[in-house]
Amino acid sequence: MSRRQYALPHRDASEPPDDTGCTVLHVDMDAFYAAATLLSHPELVGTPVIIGGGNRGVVLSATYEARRFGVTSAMPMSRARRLCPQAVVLPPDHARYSAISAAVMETFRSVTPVVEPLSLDEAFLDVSGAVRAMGSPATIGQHIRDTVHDEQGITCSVGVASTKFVAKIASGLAKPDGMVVVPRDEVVPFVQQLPVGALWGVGERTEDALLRLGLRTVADIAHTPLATLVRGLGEATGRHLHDLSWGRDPRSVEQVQREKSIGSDQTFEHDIDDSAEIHRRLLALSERTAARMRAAGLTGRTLTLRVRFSDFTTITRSKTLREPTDSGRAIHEGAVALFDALGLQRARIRLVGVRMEKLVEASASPIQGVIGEPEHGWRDADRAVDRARSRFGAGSVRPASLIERDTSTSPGRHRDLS
DNA sequence: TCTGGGGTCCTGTTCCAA
DNA sequence: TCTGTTGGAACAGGACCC
Repeated sequence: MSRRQYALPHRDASEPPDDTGCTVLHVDMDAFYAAATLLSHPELVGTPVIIGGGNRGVVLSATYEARRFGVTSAMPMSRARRLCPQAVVLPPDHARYSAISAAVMETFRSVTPVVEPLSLDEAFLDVSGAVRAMGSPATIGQHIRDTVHDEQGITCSVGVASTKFVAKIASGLAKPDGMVVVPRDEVVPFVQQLPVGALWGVGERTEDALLRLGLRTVADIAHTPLATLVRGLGEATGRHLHDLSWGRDPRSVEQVQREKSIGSDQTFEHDIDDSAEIHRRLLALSERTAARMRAAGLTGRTLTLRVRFSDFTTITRSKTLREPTDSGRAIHEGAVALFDALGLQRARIRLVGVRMEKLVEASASPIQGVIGEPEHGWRDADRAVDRARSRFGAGSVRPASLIERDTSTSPGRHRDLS
C-alpha cells in the first residue's frame, strides 16, 4: 500500500518536515468502521461498502469508494442507497471495533502514557516526553502510522502540531493515509486560510451564524472585534473562536477523562402511541443504563428523560433524586413519572431515552433504597443479574415484562389443545 | 433529504435562600 | 414584615462531536 508521508502541499516530501514546537499528535483511523469490517470481507476491498442498517438508520461509515458517490457518515441510509445503489451494505460489528480500538490505544501508550482517547477511532497524544527516546514528533507520527498498519491492517492519518485543535485540523487534511505537520511559527497563517467551518466546534448552525455576520474564513474571525463575536455567538463560543483564530488553544492532553453521563436512547422501528408500551421500552433502557453504571462503578443523581415525537421535535425533562442510584428499578420509576407528567394523549413517539448525570463513584455514595423493599434485596438481585449476563450473554436475564410472549404457550393456544 | 446512538458543553430561565 | 438583590442549583433546550 502506498503510504503518503507529509501532505503539506508547499513542502518538498523528500525533506524531513519542520516540527518545531510540536508536542501534540492527533491520530485518526481512516474510515475506521468500514476498514475494520472489511478485515472480515477482503473480497470487498476497493469496492463501495456502507456500514449501517435498519429502515430508519443512518450511515455509520463508508469506504472511500462509496464516499466518491457522495455517501457520508450520519447520512440517512435511504439517501445513501439512492446515491450509491451498487454499494454493499454491511451491519456494524461493535465487538470487533472495540477490540481493534483497544489494541491501537495500546500502541499509542507504548509511545507515551499521555493519551486522550476521543472515541474508538481517534486520540490525542502528548509526545513531549517521548522525543528523547523515539525521535522528533513527526518521526513518532510516522512510527505510529506504520505500526497501526502492520499490526491491525488498517490505515490512520496523523496531525502534528503545537496545540490540540491544530493537530485535529491537520489530521483531517491528511486524510486518507497521510500526515500533516504544522510547525508553531506557521500556525496563524495555517488556520487563518481555512474556511470557518473547518474549526473544531463550528457545526452547521454556528457556520450559518458566522456567514450571516459576513465571516467566511478564519482570518475574517480574527479581524472581527471580540464584542461583535460575543454579541452574535454568545460569550463562550465568541471568545473561544476568537482565540482559535489566532492559534490560541490552552487545552492540554488529558490522560484521564471520566464520563459525566451515561444513558441510552432507542428509536423505534415504527412510532408508538401507547403509553404502556413506552413504559416497557423505558424499562429496557433503564436496565441497560443501570447495568452500564454498575459496570463502571458509578451511581448517578440526575435523571433525564428524552422524548422525540414523529415530527422530530424533541423535549427533555429531568429530575434530581434525593440520593444517587445505580438501580434500573429506581431509574425506571423516575423515568415513568417524568413521562406520565407530560400528560401526552396518544402522541406519536419516535424515540425515548434515559440518561443519568451527576455521576459519583458507587463506593463513595449512599445507595438509594426503594420504599417498601428489603434494604439489600434489589441491589443484590442486580448484582446477580450482572454476573449472569457476563457469563451467559446480555440477553440471558431480563425483567419478566420484557420477555416476548411465546405464542405456543399463550392461553389461547392452550385452550385449543385442551 | 429526513434525520442513530453515544456523549459534552453552553445558554437562558426559574426557583429558592440568604 | 416587606421588598429588592444576588448567587447558586435545578431544569430545559440546543448545538456540536464521532
